[in-house]
Amino acid sequence: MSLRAVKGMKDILPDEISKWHRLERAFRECAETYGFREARFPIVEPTALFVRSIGETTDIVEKEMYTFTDRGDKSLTLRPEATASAVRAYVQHSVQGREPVTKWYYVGPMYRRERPAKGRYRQFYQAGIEVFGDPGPYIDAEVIDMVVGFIASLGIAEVEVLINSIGGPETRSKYTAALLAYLEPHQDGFCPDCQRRMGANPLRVLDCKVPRCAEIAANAPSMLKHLTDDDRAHFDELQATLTTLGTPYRVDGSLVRGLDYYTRTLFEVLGKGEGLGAQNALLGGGRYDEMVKSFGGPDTPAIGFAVGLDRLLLAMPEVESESHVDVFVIAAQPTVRAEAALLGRELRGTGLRVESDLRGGSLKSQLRRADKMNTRIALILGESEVAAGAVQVKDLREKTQQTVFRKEAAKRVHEILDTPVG
RNA sequence: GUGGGUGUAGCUCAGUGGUAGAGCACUGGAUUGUGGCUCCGGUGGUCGCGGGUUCAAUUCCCGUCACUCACCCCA
Repeated sequence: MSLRAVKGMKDILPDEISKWHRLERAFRECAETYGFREARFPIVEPTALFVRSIGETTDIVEKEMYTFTDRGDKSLTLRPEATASAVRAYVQHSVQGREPVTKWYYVGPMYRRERPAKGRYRQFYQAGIEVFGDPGPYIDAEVIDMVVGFIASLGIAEVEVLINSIGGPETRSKYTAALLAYLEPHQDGFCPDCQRRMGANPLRVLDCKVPRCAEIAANAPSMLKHLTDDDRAHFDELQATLTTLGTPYRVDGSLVRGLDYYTRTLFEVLGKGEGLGAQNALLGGGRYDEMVKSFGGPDTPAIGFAVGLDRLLLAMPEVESESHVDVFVIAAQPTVRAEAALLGRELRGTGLRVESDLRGGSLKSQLRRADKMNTRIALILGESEVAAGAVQVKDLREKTQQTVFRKEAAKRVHEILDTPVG
């Protein structure tokens, strides 16, 4: 087979789709319970949108984006995440003029050209929320509490919530200076990446997994000790609120995200169950109070997160899937296939999901198909039934069968299924 | 980008230097128009691709591609 799906991009076939539906429905319901409304953004955006928001020196921008030039010589990029688009849309449509606080959610595919692994694909799916106009910290806690509740509602029990604060611009510049002062004497011991990061974004050195770098980073001055009074108060109040809400969390002073736009609150949820492989970060998020302003909008605080749906799916427990068909209509002889099609249409009109096999096979094979589909009811229509204006209603689970008038068939089926006649 | 593992039927996998097998799935029958269980039969494979060694390669060797896991990165 020479034509295959692009590396790292997968087809989702019907056998898997019910799990996706369940996951997406649960997310929408949860978000809407908290007053969020769905927004949809383009998958393709100007490249500059991501370069400016995510950061020029991040891995995403440096080596993972699907960037191409369109026929008008514009540089476009398949979105690697959705927050930048949300901010762009918020500013572009002057949403701040309509309401003081804006709560949006989104669901959709994102694109990053990484080496595929379990739970990491080049086209992957994220669901996320963004809140504009509330400086926190109470909304921060509520958002974290909401997403933890969402994950729990999926039956994913073992998770760990990490939080941190990297402060605002003032904290950041003071801390960066202190960090550089500490790091510079060790510079020669760093991996090449970190040597580069020191100039571009020293915070990310703290996040390096190379043993030697991690060792040096472990003794670096603590960011949390450098928070300004305001940043400190914000972080303390966040923790107090989480405690009030009963959301378990752990402060991890080394938690740093791979996107440059974050300020103050940062959080991440790790899954611990089997099946996730090494990609155990289920969700990540934080506050980005400077981004709206930097895109030319009003000075607007914001917070959001994105959950990786592919990973949630891996962590979700299996549930038995129900049949996608209520009734299987069977033509006992090939001569009554047109009548069977008509009967099927009558039933669908009452809201039933109806399948049939109109190829003209044996009654036995059609019943076998009904059974394979785990269908509750089979309606059997043969020449004698058509002549009598009747139909056989067979309950495949209870193994009972009765003859009813054809015009009573739909009603009888709904009685057995205990569903309202639509 | 770096390393490891695996490529044989639609799926999960066995196997052999003499061009292939099981289970499941699909399908027909046992039961003129009645499913699930059982029994019997059938369809289905250039053994990933290219090259080398050999009388002979699905098997051994090399290369390549794909998939996968890990590092890394992150959701």
